[in-house]
Amino acid sequence: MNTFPKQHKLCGQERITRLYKEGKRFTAWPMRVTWEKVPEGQTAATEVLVWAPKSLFKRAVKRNRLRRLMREAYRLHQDILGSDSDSDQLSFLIAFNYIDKEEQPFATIEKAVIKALKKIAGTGQ
RNA sequence: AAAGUAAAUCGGUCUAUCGCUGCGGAGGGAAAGAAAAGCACAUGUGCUUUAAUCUCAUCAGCAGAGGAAAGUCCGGGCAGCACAGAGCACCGCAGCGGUUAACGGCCGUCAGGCAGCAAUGUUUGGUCCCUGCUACAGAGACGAGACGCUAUAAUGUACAAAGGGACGAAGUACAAUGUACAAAGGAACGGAGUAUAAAGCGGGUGAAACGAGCACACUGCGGGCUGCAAUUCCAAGUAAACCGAUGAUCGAGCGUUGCUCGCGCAAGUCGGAGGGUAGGAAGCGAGAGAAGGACACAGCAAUGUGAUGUACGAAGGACGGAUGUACGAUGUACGAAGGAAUUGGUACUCCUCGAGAUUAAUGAUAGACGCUGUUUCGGCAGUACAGAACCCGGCUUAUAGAUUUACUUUCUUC
RNA sequence: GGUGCUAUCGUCUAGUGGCCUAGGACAACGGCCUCUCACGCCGUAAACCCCGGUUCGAGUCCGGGUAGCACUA
Repeated sequence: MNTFPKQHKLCGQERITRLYKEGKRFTAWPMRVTWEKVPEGQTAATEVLVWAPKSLFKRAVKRNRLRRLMREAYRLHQDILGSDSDSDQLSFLIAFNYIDKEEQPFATIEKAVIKALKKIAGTGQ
């Protein structure tokens, strides 16, 4: 099932700071992706962070919509990283930052998320 | 019918698939200890059950952004800190009356300016006693009347100058006196467009000319400060800071007298206590110090909740010529219970409404409908402004489109 | 989320309601100087964030909007 409960959300000031400081980074237009592999042995779920900057989108309505689109795209295609039933699956911390100045439709964002997840899955293994 | 003005209301709906947050419920699971009950035996242990706690790849169910949630411009609640009372300073408000928990809001109304044919909109409005300000122009800018002219004791400056100690010369300092100017004074005199003792009137300058306007001045009223990232609690942990013990032997640090001893401090070691930050919880929403309505209710009594109520009518009423307008004491009717005041605990009905997240949910995709415009009647285009963050009352700003009521102007028909 | 502040030539800034037709420095442009450049000298152009109000008069005072900055765990 493609769910996205609260446990899969990346929280905590220290962990977010560490991810942006030490994580690997690439661009999948219209987003920038920062990610990090969780060390072996810690059997935590993959956690994801999503945001759109206030400096590019002044109105809260647009920021909310972009955030929801990105989150929905990840929810539909999180199978690429491996299903939950796998016992020896790999876990990641991932952050999606929207960087384009225009509001893109869902299809564009969905394609970009698929491309990014495939890249992470390929590099992680 | 068209155009306009004001007030009020609404501001999308449905289906399919997948998903998020909260709530209580059902079901399953978990480990250790505590409580109650029961059973067994050596009065303590073991076992079982109950409710409670925690949890879930479970199950259906219910609820889930706004009229402005925005700006943070006012006011209040709530929280912490400060605080005897009064005054000063500082800040805010300002026709008049009313309304309110409170307000800079709202309602009614008066006067002036501006826009409009009008309905109407918009904007300004305490006072000048004290302290000050009013550039340029103008005789004069807030206690001021120029200007001309005349006489004069004394004063200052400039120029001229008799004189100016020794035997003499030059003539310095100084200087009677005279002239001019300045400032001061106004006893007498003169003129100004008219008039004339002055005041006043008129012309000119100027936004404003003894008339005033303004605020930094005065008067009245109000204001303690900071804000939910306030504030409170929980578990874990301990810092060069705090407390207690120790600080032995040789040498060694600082202070107490230059030295020694002694005393104190201090390093180190052990123990205790203990924040802040990060994490979690409360505050936080089925509310009653803050939603609306119905008309009854609860209790042992006093009584309490509801009700600071609703309707009628009305003295008064800023203003106004008057009728009378916003509001409205007393009164009448309806209204559960009660009837001076105080007090302990308990109780506080029904209906409607019902977000409570926290790296921050309220969504995504596909289709259908509705509304507006256009149309070749198949379609095509558009469907706004915008997202809760402790909660309320206002204001301001942004808004596609739609509806209702009242009024104004113009036209047409009867 | 809450609180406070700022906006003047291209840049940095000055500016008691009237002497503001808004001053200064650097930069820009034109000329002079030089064999040429620089330095130097002379000159020119260039701004009160936007919309209303108060006042005889507003860059300044008041209200609303826009943009930017800082503080606060």
